[in-house]
Amino acid sequence: MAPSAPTRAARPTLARVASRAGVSVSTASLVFSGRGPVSDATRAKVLAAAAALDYAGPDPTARSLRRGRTGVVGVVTEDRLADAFRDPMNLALLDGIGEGFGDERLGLLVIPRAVDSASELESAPIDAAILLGCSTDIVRSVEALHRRRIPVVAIEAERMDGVVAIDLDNRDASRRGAEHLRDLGHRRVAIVTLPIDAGHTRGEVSPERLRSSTAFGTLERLAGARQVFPDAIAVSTAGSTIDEGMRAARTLLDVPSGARPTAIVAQSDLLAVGVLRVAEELGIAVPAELSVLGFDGIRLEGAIEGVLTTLVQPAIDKGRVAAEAVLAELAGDSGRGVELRSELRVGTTTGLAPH
Amino acid sequence: MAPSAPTRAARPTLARVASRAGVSVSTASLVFSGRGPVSDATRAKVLAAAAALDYAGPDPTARSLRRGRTGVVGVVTEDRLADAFRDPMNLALLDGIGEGFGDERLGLLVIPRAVDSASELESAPIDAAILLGCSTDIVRSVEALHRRRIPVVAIEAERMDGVVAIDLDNRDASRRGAEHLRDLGHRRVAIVTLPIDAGHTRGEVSPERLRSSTAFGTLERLAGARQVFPDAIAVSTAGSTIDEGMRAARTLLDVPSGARPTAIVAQSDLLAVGVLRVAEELGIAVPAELSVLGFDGIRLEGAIEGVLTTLVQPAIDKGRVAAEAVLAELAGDSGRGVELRSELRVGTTTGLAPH
DNA sequence: CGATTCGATCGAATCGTTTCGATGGATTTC
DNA sequence: GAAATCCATCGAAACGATTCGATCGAATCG
Repeated sequence: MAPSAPTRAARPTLARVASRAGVSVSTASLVFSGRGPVSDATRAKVLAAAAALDYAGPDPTARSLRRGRTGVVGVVTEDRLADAFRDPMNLALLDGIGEGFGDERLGLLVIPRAVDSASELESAPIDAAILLGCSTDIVRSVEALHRRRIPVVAIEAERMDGVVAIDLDNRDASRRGAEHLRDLGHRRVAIVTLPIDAGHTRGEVSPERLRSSTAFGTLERLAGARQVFPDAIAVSTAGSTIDEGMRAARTLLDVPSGARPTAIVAQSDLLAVGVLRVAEELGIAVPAELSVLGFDGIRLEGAIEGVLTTLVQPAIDKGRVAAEAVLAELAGDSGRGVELRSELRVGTTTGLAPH
Repeated sequence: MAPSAPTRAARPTLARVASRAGVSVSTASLVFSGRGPVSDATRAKVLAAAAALDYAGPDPTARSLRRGRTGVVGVVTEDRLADAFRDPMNLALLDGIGEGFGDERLGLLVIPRAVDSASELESAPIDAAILLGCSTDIVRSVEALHRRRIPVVAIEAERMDGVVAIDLDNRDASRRGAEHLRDLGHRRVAIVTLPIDAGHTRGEVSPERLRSSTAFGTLERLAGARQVFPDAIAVSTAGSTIDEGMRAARTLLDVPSGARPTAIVAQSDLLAVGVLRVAEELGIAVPAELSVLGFDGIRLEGAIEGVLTTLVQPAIDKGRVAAEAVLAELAGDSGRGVELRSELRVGTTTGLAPH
């Protein structure tokens, strides 16, 4: 009787290659890893045997087990995968990460952080992790990774032990943006925020909600704006998208013109674009009747008329720095984190307050 | 003397957990994998020991080696990572893939297909691969994967042995689009194509270049259009972006109006948007003086005025079907591939030919 | 020419699991 | 009450590589 069918076609192993080449397994290993001296003749023999057996090189899992390294870095995103990549900020970060890794052969394993369950974080074969768009509630993820002794680099997260933080001057930058509006004479200002809780709840941000929030970056930006406009009303959104910006803007702008803010601070450029769209819908002139401020400084070519006034952050640098931090961690140097600076770019969407 | 410092902090192993719990390693394994009967008392003992030692669960690499499965699927993209995710088609595919995997816990490892070197393909720890945006020159990638006995699912690639192809009716759909233009009276038609070679060369597509091309989908779409307009001039681009569409459009439209085509067939919606932008720049009225046809049917809200006439393909379905094919391959059923259908959506960018 | 060095090769241990077949006690069946 | 069944547990053999220290000629040195 034939044995039950081998599911996986018999892959050749290093042992078979070695035996066919008439050398020991260890020598054959040396040929493929290039870590020891091997005579040209032996090398040729081994390679010939490998070719004859159609051997594709050492099995990555076996190699990983032995070496203790997988060559893979996890990129943890908050949303569903495709959504995360719809955010231009995250794409810029990816660009930077690629740049930072240079020719280090590291794969990127994308891991959506499941809000409810444990997710892949607990069992993904990775050497290090970069927390990408994880604004809210990262503590659990970090704990899981720490238990596994996996170094963590977080982009714009609160400072935590054992986490290298790549930060932005969120609070200070927001304050500078708000000051720009104040200098233009604005007094009635409203804020459209990024998500402030893990549930991504929409709606007015009460002091209550503020206290229970865990979204570090969002809170920083909000605090910065409120240093200048302490009483500014804030409305939270479910994410950084044009649609979300529009939803929030409708609640703020579709009101009697006396109650309407003269300026809106949006916590991202996409949100700001949403605000601009609604203003156009409602026939509100920008910047004559309404000023709009963004954050990020992404390319918006064609999406709006004119130039968005916004805080331009060095997104690519952020990614690059994160990648460098990962490399440092893997090399044994524990990084200390970095804070990058944003610049106010004054465009055509902010102007003197009406009256 | 202390032994040379252990680089990697001593991670607890299943063996240590087992010994602390006073059970055998195999029993402890059963507790974590849930594949065998374990009494509640034993389970509790093991979990307690694990907690005490801060054990994070079985090591993924060891598990992969033993089980012969990594739980990771490679997504091979043509461009640099971030570029690949800038293409809305690829994002839609990702959406579909996520959908198709359902609650199967599979990670996605993104692998940019290095044009020159061997790339990670040869050593990435994956169970299967999906060739995503790989329009050109996939043969080498496929060979590398086959040698490793890794099942391959390719989206819109030529049919190859051992590759499950998820295809589109590219040729037929393009023909239908072209017929639409013909029925509107167009005779002078030009085509803006996706890349036709691995080098992503721009410029007029000579019969010469056509012959040496390996870009299956591109060629199919071109062939379909030329079934209706055999002599239509074609200009190739370096990728599916608005910018590339604009570059190509300038060479076609910035000419004396007698030599100008009355319709342009673009092989993607982004390219079509580029064409529309240039038409606007040059003051060419659409559709009165120029008709523009796209391909894909992505959401373009706000990017253009009116509605793009285009061939709408079921992008999410494509991703979902690809994921299902992967699952089938991993389960041992070898899939047979699928061809999906596109629909012509007539918008406001095509109209009667001038005169 | 004997002692030393060096480069190439090899054997064996190891990485941390999973899984197969065996064992032995408790329970059920006739 | 003996035979058959069953459940929980265990020991040992993989999985496929890497790496350390040992070995053994050949080349170098004085």
